[in-house]
Amino acid sequence: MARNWRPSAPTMSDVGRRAGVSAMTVSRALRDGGSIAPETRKRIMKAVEEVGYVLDQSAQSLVSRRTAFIAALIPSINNSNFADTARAITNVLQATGIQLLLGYTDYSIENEERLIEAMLKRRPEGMIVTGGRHTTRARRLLEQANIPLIEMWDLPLKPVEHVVGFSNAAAAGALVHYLHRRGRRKIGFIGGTSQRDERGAARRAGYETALHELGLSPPRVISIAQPPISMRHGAEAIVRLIEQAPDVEVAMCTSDLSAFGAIMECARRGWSVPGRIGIAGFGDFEVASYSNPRITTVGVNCLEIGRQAGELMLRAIEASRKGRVIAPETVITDFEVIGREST
Amino acid sequence: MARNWRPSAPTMSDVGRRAGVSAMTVSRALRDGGSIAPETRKRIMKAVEEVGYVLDQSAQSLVSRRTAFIAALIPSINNSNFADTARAITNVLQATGIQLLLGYTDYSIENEERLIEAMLKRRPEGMIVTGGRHTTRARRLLEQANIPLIEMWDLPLKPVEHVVGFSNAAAAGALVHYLHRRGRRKIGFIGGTSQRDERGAARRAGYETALHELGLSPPRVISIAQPPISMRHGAEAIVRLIEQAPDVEVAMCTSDLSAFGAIMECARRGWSVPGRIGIAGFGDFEVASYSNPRITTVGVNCLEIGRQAGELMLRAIEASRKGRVIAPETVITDFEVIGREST
DNA sequence: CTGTTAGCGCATTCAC
DNA sequence: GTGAATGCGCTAACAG
Repeated sequence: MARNWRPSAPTMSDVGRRAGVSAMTVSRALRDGGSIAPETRKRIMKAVEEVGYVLDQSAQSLVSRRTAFIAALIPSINNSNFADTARAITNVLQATGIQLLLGYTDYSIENEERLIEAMLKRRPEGMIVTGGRHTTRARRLLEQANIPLIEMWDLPLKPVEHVVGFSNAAAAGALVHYLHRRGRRKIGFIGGTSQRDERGAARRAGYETALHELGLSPPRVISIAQPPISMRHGAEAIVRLIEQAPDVEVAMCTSDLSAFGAIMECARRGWSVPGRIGIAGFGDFEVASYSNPRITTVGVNCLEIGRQAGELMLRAIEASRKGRVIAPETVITDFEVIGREST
Repeated sequence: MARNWRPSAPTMSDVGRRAGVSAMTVSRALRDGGSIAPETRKRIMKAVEEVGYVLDQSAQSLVSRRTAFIAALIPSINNSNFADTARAITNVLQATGIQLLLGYTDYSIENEERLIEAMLKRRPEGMIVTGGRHTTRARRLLEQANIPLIEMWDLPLKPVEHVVGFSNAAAAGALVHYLHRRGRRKIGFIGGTSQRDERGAARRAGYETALHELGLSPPRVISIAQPPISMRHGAEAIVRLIEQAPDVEVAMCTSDLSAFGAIMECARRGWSVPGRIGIAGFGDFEVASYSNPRITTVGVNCLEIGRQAGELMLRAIEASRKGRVIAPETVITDFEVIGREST
């Protein structure tokens, strides 16, 4: 018969009692290096198995002052490049015994502030946030926390500490230049108008700057709803763009997802892509290389951002554990225009 | 000039010293309900701001025996239905102050075992895992942990405790029956052969059972590589299927992603879908409703799984905090065949 | 309304 | 090779 109450987890004392030693000896046996009689250790390990003992890391952290985790905040876990970055961070951390505690802000800096505070209560040894826009209070919390901090996926003008990212504006600009080299002159833009989507806004700014540099026709922008950008948004926006600016030769989208939605909508309406209109995306999502036509996009090396952020964080934590601080670093990751069939 | 060392975080004593009270009074002021002179509280709050104090939850948990988080393990965070489920869990937890600590197993039960142990060290108040396949040791850890446990996304034969999910076999079977009603007789299957992908395997089993029930032609199955299932897999597999079984009328895929990859590959090769061959997916991913043609699939209500799991977990934790246990529950979520253009 | 004492589970330090 | 005392930051329980 099942118990109808839950006993609290066994402690080292419980294990020790069963093995006929003190809690201290159990503590030694469970870590490597301690000098323990092989026979004693064996007894202890047996007792550990029997009672199902699992170390209490809260207690351990309290005394060792190492929580062995870092926090990372990303706008969205779903259908986004950020998930890849998070995976890359996890992979770097794997061998070190440091865990990644993930939070998602849903593209809101108010949520971010709440999450930062919640995370800090758990005393992460470091923190990685997305972008450089934070509430005033969030920024203060981050500064006062006195743990290594990385802002990623962007190049903030006034970073809090470390940065791993790239210029979203430059990346979008590079795509404009690519399209220009391929003979396109009337280039539209879909998305990037929300205050909430810092990177989308930066891409649009880069688009406008590049148009200006090249002396091209004035911007034709279709706003779309709040992030996360979805396929639906692209499908709706392309129709509006064609209505409002039928002469546009190619549409740049803030995301491959909206680009894909736009392309499929065109197919449904019998508008050839890139014949009637070219469509480019951003992010090099999987859908961009399997869609038909394949989608011209900007590859942004999400995994590299994660890897670099992870490694930088490890160095910073290593220093921190020795009571030191490493100088703020800015690591710029590369991006690449990937020309494909859709333009 | 920046310090080149990191002072450790301030404690309640630090705040108290600054405000001219004891640590205990700070503790009271920071929680609501405590009877504190308004004047004192104001002084304390000011001191909190000044020193940038943030509560240490490890210490608080140690004494209150509430860590205020639950762990959830999913196979993959990227491009998967599981991320939606995780989001739904988070949403349910939102108001309660309980956080979700997410881990991803990369479809490996060995990774799952490692993660379970790592999570348990942090003393989650509950745990949600995906599926019913675990290593022997993982299962023992879960049982001995004595915290509420939910297995989701499947209906394990021998559940550890609670279950929130649906029968993947029945869902795949329902799709076979749908296709049969629409006059299809030669139905192939792509995927589901990996031991690692429990749910993929269940879907394939359901497919085979349904064929048998309906007295249809023998299974024609194309194996694809390890999960996570991707668009590439579908693109490769559809070519092999057409080569090996040119008479197949419709191909069922374990995932919308592979279905989409297959459809786009067909488009490239000039094979009409559904004219030359019909293609169905599984999961009702966004791509299924924006692809051209739109993809026939099985909608599986990921959000509902998360919502139910979250609510069940909250009830279990509430009981647990009172020292009680609720009886094991099995919540079966619905699925739905969604007929669209691709078949 | 506020302070003191004790102890959560563990590891550091010092005895033996 | 093992154990006892002490304290990490916090709060429950009791005093005043």
